[in-house]
Amino acid sequence: MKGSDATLLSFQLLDVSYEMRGSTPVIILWGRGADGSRVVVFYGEFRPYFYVLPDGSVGLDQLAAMIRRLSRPSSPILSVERVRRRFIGREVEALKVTTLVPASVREYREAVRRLGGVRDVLEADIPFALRFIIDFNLYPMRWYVAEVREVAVPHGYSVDRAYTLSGDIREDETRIQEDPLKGLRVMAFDIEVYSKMRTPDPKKDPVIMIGLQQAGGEIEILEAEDRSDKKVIAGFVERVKSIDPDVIVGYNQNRFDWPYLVERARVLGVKLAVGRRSVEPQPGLYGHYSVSGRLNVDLLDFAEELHEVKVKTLEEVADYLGVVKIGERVTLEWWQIGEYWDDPSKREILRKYLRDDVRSTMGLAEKFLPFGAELSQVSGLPLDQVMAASVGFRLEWRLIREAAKLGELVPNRVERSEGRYAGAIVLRPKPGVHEDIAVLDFASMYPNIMVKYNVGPDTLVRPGEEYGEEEVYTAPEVGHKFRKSPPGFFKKILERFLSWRRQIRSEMKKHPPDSPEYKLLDERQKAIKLLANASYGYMGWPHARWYCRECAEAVTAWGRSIIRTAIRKAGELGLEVIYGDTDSLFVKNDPEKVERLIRFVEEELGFDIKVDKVYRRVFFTEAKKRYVGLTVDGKIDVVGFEAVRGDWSELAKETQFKVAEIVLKTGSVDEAVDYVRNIIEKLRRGQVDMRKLVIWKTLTRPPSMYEARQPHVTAALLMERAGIKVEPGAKIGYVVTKGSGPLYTRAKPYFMASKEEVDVEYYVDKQVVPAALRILQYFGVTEKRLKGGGRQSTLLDFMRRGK
DNA sequence: CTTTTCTGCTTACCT
DNA sequence: ACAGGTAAGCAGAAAAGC
Repeated sequence: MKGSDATLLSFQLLDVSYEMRGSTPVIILWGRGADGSRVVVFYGEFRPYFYVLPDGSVGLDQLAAMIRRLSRPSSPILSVERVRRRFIGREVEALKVTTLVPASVREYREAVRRLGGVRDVLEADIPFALRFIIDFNLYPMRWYVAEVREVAVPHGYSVDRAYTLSGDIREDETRIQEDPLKGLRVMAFDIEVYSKMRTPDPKKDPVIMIGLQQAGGEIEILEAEDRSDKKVIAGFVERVKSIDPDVIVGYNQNRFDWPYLVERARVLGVKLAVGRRSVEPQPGLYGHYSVSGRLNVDLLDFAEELHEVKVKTLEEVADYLGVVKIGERVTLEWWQIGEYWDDPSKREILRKYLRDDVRSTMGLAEKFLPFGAELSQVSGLPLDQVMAASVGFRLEWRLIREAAKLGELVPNRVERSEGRYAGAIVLRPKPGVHEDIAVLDFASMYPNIMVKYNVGPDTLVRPGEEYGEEEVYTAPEVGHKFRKSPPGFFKKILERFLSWRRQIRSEMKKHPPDSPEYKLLDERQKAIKLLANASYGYMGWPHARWYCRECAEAVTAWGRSIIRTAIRKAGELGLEVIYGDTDSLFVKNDPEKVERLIRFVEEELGFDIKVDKVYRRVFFTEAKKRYVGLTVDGKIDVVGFEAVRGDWSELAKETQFKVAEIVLKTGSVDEAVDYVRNIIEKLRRGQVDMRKLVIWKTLTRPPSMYEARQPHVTAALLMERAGIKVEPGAKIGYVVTKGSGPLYTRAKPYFMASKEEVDVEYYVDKQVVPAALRILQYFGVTEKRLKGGGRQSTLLDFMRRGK
């Protein structure tokens, strides 16, 4: 191979992994060249390492010698250096131990821990490939310019060009504003598996159809011949190879499609070589499947954050986002697939169904990927992992990067069982209908508290440390103290986040809101906000590396004190406070007084507060965290009530929403009562679609692990008995059937019950009536009146009566 | 012995 | 596997009523 001359390569970093060449690890940077080529950049000089924190009982050099003696030929210890670092803000001297084989780090960690004189072993659990991009300060999805030498593309790699890194690698600053997804090849796919009323088994149930689509291209369908699916899977592998996508999107493929395909391919003896290296997809971090050289993104991970959609099927999510409306597509349930396959007259419908699923998946990708790409380059996790990882881990990976830059050692994850601590204040609402109410909100209250009072594990004054009152901030109630200077780990990071976000938001103003530039910046600022807002909860998370209970406790204490002060001031101004929760205040919308309150909070307390929305009317019962508001633009906000809960039947939810809407918009209680009575009548006449009677509840553990008997657990057990796998996290949809005895004996999975079996009276008494009454009760409506006869009154009458 | 009240378990929501 | 605060239903136990 020629080309030993060093050249500059401009490429976008997509993913990172490593391979062993003999006993030497080689980092693989997967990327896209500026010319559209797909490239790999190898780097064989990077070595795994970890730190050893001494406890002081043994001299550092002596400890180093002891560690060197642990060296084994399979992965020799290459060096043990004395280094100066910081650990939770304190200067420390530590040993940096470097070895050869990444997989050996774990064993060395255990061996070193057993030595005398060792306080702890640190950073031994950072995956090697991530370690590399952290140390080289590389962020996925960003563009870099690297000094490289071209090499032959090694056997088994399907990329256009391969290089080795021979010098510097630095961010290409000319491309910071560029859309990271522009020019990337995205492929959506979905599989259909033969099944009839039971969970398919990859050992025998074939993959009958695979649908796939390259962004901008046609939807293709590969079909089995009768029940023989070997060609389908082989054909799929071929199509993936020829499309050569950078991003593969699916819906729930990490939990279903990939494991099924992997197992099925094994059974059939097909090589599932869909990656850019000849290895099959493998389970990776955070339950995600890793496809070498491609970003395998499960869009369900994004959907998990759409809290408005309760049952997160592809159909529901696509419908909610307006990608593919349910009414405009074929809908089938998973257990019908087999039937639609077997019946030649129905097979075309099955094809159409698969097309609609692939179309929906691609549509969701367009909605979700821009945010994912930004979150990836803010958190530093590759796109395929960042959405699979939970909020805590996304922030933590960014913290680890900041620590590396600051010379801070990363604390270990340790098992803790900590007691609870006090959180925020929730005011008792004033029940009833209130007119013209302004909702005031503190902007990012907790992150701002952390910045203002320099809260963090490294600035926390620990027992035995003495500081003057002037040198520290003291949290109210709990008394925890934090050094005013120097600025702590969290303060530095949060300030950077906050100023970065401010800068992006001012940049956004230069672009029209519907421009691609604006949208890109908006996704970026959302990603930054997400991480900033997670910082408080992170500190209170016992699994966090930078766990700090006192810090979290202090933040909520300051929060309580700030909102109490604001409430007191509102009182002094003669502003009636109707309700408040954590960082919000509902007050009478008296613009002049509201303005004075805002100025007080900004000037005297040093926090940002703004009018988030104004309600023309808002209704409270005695309950906290529940209200219904009518906004100035005529929208109904239901908060907390049954209407927004996923574990009530659609019928009850719809009824309650309507009741709230009628009462707030027209003030006519009678009209609302009539509405409810009408619903009950329809229900009793059997005119309500059974799907509206399904109650969905999440199974949080295996059915046998429950202490208390419950309807959804009964339903789950019935499913298991029928050969349908149910796993923790699954939403169980059930209906209540006729009969006597406790409810849990009468629950059935909705697809195993007939309409005739449904206990209509349960839905009247325990769903529709209670949901409606939750609101109407306040206006004197009784259960009897909803179910039988009664008298009339209006909201106006009621309000007059109240005065 | 029956009815009412209390408590624990459970889920899902709000900020 | 970010936090605490809160509402609410159901099952079953405990307490109260008879």
